[in-house]
Amino acid sequence: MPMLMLKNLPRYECLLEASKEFPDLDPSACEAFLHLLHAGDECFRAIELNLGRHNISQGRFGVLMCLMSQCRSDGVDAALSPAELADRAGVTRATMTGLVDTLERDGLVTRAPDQEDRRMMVVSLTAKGRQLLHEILPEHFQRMAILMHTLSEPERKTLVRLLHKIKEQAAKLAPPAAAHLASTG
Amino acid sequence: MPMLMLKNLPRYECLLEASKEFPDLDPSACEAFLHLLHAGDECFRAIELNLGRHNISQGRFGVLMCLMSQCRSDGVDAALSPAELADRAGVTRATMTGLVDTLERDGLVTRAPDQEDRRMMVVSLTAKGRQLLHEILPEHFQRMAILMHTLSEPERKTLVRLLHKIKEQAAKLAPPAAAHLASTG
DNA sequence: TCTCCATGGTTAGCTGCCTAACTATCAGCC
DNA sequence: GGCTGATAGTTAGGCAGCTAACCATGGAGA
Repeated sequence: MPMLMLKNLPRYECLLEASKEFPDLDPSACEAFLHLLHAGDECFRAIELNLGRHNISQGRFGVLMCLMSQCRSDGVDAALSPAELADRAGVTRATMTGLVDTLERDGLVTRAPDQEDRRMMVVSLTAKGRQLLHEILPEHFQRMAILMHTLSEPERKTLVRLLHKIKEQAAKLAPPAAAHLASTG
Repeated sequence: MPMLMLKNLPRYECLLEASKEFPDLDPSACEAFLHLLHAGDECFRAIELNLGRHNISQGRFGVLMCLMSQCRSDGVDAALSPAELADRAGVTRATMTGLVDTLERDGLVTRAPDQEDRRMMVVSLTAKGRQLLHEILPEHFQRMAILMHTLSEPERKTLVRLLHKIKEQAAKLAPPAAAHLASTG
């Protein structure tokens, strides 16, 4: 997520300086905030690097994961509609069309008309798609573990607790947009 | 950052279940990781909502902030080259061209040839751009404060400390891409 | 049965990100 | 001065996100 923030976090002294001009700026809050976004960004990149080596983006990867999760929980090779995929992925149906387009083009998913509702398509994982996931996931999870094992178990618990608090507050400031997204497009 | 993760975080039991199929998956690490990305996403959205009301994206906002920071530290209405902007913002020069295009179109920045190096343009903030920032920033910082004041000061310190650890690890897994970015494009 | 509204998937256009390529300019070396 | 390599900004094309609009289908109510 480039541009999420500037490359270098402002030094605390700069924040202090800026708070003279902008009284609403709380240096401590600003610092923590930027660190949170920065850390998220760095973690995102660490994971993305692995995906990029397999020529797949986070978005497409997410679609494949949705489809695979669906299979596993049912033990059946179930399929999902683009709308359902969009809902789970938190993007619009329009966006999902594009994602499924390229996934289908690459032979990772198939798309077929739904038998019961003529408005709908259904998307399912191909063997190739499943295979790709099995290639990707070991290192994907390893990287995740490497990153988070920087912290001890108690530290991770603390982190999750603090993050949970922030998320709750964020949900008040910005009601989940995902609820309307899959309807959009 | 849509698609960063699926809309709903998997329950811990699901992670446990998945770890049977994927031995590299550490449920605790995975949980903390996803929480971090989710929290970042939510905070991003909370801030973005305010920006959106002023018809400006995070990216364009960042450019304006770069230019304003440059002014303030010098006390002079200095300008930056697109390459310098790209470097600070962590995007490619190609991307910066587009951002500056729309900012210029909206009268928020001006672009002029550099006097000393005919290859270069210089970009500066207009009064309109500065004005927009002064309209945006109060609530921008308020939102930031609201979010981070969910935590006490000690909790924020803890959070920053933990995040710093993770970022260091991430830097090892994914060396800063920004170093090459501004050269790209 | 007909009408209206909701739903689904896609398209078009825009923005923002990337890479690769291009032209113009600059700097250093011979 | 000429040549070479580096640098700057832009363009083209692709991907991913959005909104709005569109057409087809489905469901509910009269």
